[in-house]
Order: sequence, then C-alpha cells, then structure tokens
Amino acid sequence: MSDPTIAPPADGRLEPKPLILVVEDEVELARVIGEHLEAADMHVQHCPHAESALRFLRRNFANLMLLDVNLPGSNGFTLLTDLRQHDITIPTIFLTGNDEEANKVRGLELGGNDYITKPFSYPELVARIRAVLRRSEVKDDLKVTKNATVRDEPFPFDGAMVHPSRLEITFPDGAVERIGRKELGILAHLHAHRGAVITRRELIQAVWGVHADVKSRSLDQYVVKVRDLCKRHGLTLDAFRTVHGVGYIFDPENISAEGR
Amino acid sequence: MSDPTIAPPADGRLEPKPLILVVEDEVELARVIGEHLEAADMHVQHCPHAESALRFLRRNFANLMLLDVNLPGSNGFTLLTDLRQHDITIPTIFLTGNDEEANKVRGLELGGNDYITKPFSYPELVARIRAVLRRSEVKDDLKVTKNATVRDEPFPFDGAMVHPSRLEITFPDGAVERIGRKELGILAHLHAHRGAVITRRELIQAVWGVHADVKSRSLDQYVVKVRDLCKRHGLTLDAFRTVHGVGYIFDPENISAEGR
DNA sequence: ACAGACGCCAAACAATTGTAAAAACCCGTC
DNA sequence: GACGGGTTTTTACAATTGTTTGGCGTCTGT
Repeated sequence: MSDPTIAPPADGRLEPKPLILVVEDEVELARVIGEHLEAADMHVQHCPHAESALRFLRRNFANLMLLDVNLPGSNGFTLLTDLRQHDITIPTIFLTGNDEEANKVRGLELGGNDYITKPFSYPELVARIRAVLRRSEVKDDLKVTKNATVRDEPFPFDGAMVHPSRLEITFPDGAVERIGRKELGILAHLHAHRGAVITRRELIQAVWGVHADVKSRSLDQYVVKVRDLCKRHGLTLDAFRTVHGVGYIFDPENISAEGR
Repeated sequence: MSDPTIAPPADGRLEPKPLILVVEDEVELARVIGEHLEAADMHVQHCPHAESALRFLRRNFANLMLLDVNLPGSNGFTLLTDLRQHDITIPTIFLTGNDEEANKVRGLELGGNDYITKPFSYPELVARIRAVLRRSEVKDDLKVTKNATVRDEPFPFDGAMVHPSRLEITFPDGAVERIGRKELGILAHLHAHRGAVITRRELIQAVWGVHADVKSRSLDQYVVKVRDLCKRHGLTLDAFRTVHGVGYIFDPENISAEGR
C-alpha cells in the first residue's frame, strides 16, 4: 500500500490534507483508489460522472482532480472544457486506459497537469499526485482563501470594490479598509453567486473547505464584520439579506426580480 | 525573472529551437523524455552514457543538458568535472532519483543550474528547462546569488537609486550606502513587480532560488534591513507594505489616501 | 409561546511577521 | 592554515494580526 520509497510529508509542520476529487465511473475502482489515497493522507471526494464533478467543483474547492478519460456519456475532455467555461481551474491527473488516450492527453499540453496509464501501481499514483500537488503549491500560496487568489481581479460588491490580491476593499467614499481572508472569501463567494440563495453550509464549505465544521459560529462572526464594515461606510445592506433557516442571499440590482 | 507561472512560449517571434542533450542510460525513459521535449518545441540529442555525452559536447553545442546522476560507470558528477576540465560549461538540469541525490546536487552550488527529482511530470520538466534556458539566455545579467540574477542597470526605488553593479544605493539626501546581494535581489524583485502583490514564497524563490527553504525567516531579516535603510535616510515606507499572510507589495505610484 | 437560528461581544487561541543578537559562513589576506 | 571583516542564516522572543469559541440576548416561523 504505502510504499516506503514514497516519503510522506515527513515535515515538521502539520499540513492540511489535500482534497482529491476522483472522477471515475467504476465504483469499485474508485473505492480502491480512495482507500489508497486516504492511506496516503489525503481527503477523497468521489464523483461517478462528469456532471456531478462539475457540480461539485462549482460549489467546492479541491486541490486536485483525478479524472478518468473514459466516462460514460461525456468523456473527460469535455469536463475540462466545461470547467474552463466556468472559470474553474484545477490541477488534474488523467487516468488513461491506453497509450492512444495518453497521447491525446499529452497533446493537450495542459500546463501543470499529468496523466497516468492503466494499469498503474498505487505507489506510482500517489507519487504522481504528490508531484503535481507540490508543483501546484506554488499556486496554492497565491490562494488567499479557498475560493480567491491573489491574481483575482477586483470585483464590485454592493458599491464598494474588493481587491482580492491586496486584501483590501475600497468604498465609494474613498476609504480603503483591509480585510481578512475569511471576509474576502465570503465576499467572493457572495459575488460569484449573486442573485442566488446561498446555503449556510455552502458558504462555509466554500470558504473554509469541504471538511469544515459546519456548526461553528465563526461564519456569523464574519458576516457581522462584513455588515459592520459596509454600514460604517454608508452602504445599504438591502442587497445582503439573511434567509432564515437557510442561509444568505446577496442580490444587487435585483437580479432575482427579472428573469427567474 | 523567475515567474512561477508556467507559461508556454506563446511568443510571437520565431525562436530557434533549443538543443537539449539528454544523458540517460535507460533508453525507454530517454525516448519518452525525448518525445515530450520534441512536443515542446525542442531539439533533442540523446547520449546513453557519460562518455558519449562528453564526446558530443567536445564537438558540438547544446543549449542545455539533462543529466541523470545515476549513470552506469561514471556518475553524473564526474561528467561535470570532466566537462569543466575541458572548459565546457553548459546549463544543466540533473535528474535525481531521490532526495539524497538532490541534496548532493544542491551541495554543488552550481549557478544557473537546476535539478528535478523523480518521479516528475513532463510539464514540470519542460517548465524547468524553459526556466533555465531563459535564465541562461540573458547575457548582461549579473550574478547576484548562486541562484538568482538581476539586470545590471541602475533602477529607482522609492526615491533612491539602486546600482546593482556597484552594490550601492544612493539616497536623495546624497548618501551612498553599500548593500548586500540579497538586499539587492529583494529590491530588484520589488521594483520589477511594483504595483503587484508579491508572495512571500515568490520573493524568496526569486532571490534565493527555486529550491530555497521557504520557511526560513531570513527574508524578514532583509526586509528589516531594507526598511531600516530607507527609514534612516528619510524615505517614506508607505509604498512598501506587507500583506499579512501573503507577502509584500511595493507600489510607489498609487498611494491610496488612507492610513492603516 | 417555544425551539431553533442568528447577531454579536469579549476573550481565548493561533498564525504571521518584526527584531535583536548570536552563530555560521565566505573569502581574501597574512 | 589561522585571522578578520563582511554577509547570511538561525534562534528565540515580542508584537501584530487574524480566527474561533462561548455565552447570551434577539428574532423568526410554527
């Protein structure tokens, strides 16, 4: 199972386990892969087909995707295309069944990605994953939060302007305030899903990660902060309402009033 | 400079393909590597052992050598020695099988070179090669560190003038101070990326090299020095802020009218 | 009215960064 | 090969900033 030559982190500090999204229709294979990855100190999320993977990634964060090229219906590549359309990028390792597919993958020249041809050994799989993760670490620390990176463009929020990279928010009154990563994460998620009701759980997982404790009152804390911030700079909070028992909704310029 | 984003050429102009000499005894591995490099727009020459590599390099030119440290008979290091004896220098990337070997390579302190540990992904390999090539291309570079270089021309920093070649900085008050290479490297990187948030990791790797220990607190030390220097000569430090949890930002123009 | 959900303050915690001082290194010289 | 000056790195700790928890009052929907 865990090959000794493949050294675990072995680092002093406690690394957070990376979350690997396994997109594989053969349930049994997925299960075995999952087992091995867990044994290698990783979290695993399994999606049996492209649709569910897409759905998952639209709402959650994952460190890496293990993608079977042969999926029933859509093949792996279309998933990639779909993801790109949604502006979702994720380090990916393709599972290819033969060299032909491998060539196709290679042809993609997808920077930062890798592929592995069946049959493969689990130590190798783990090694590959670690390698790709290691590489993406660089980009990971561009990650200010699970859902925002320092290269993100500034976006508007309720009249103010949020600068993810600088952890700052500029208000219409000209004031610039520093904000923390969690606030930023919340703002980013709200903005990304403006007009839609956002589950409390969803928001937490978007900002804290899929394995976060959903009970904590931490979220409220930041909601307070955010609201307080807006209030202090004379922004109306009409657009940011709480939906009792469900979560929140951020709905600038009444998007929900029209279409829908 | 060493930009972590792994970008393909994507350059308008037509570059001559670089020639990569692959010194690797495992024929199959060499073949695969070759394929990838060809796919990445490089010429490849394969030598299965040190002798042939030496022979090749005595008569021919190559832009870069990909050298497996584990060669039958001679190991990779002796090849390097031999080359040096013949006054042949060539940018080299070592293929190491494990961390131990990687350490050895690091120990060599070979400026401008790099290494990569198996297993590696081909995109990564290509990226590394491109990085080393890019670095070795620039002729009028000044070696600041074993790993990093900066351009030679003086540049302004926060009102002062930095003279890389003289390792000096002149302040508006006329004072001239000597600075170390690391300070210089930091100033240069800040200047080169002014206006953008610079990750701590990015800065460290830019100045200390790609393989530097990111956890070291050495950087802070120099940040202090730099700040201290500026302070002593009456420069405002408003432009050089730290972005907590992310890194630093130096942005001389855009001074948003807002304290902290 | 009741239970569960939410808002919110204050204090406990945790992680990151700033400093100072000492130790380790490097390099050219004696 | 030891010595000395300057540079680099490490260590240890203090200061700063960000995060989470508990408690409790308030609000909402049934």
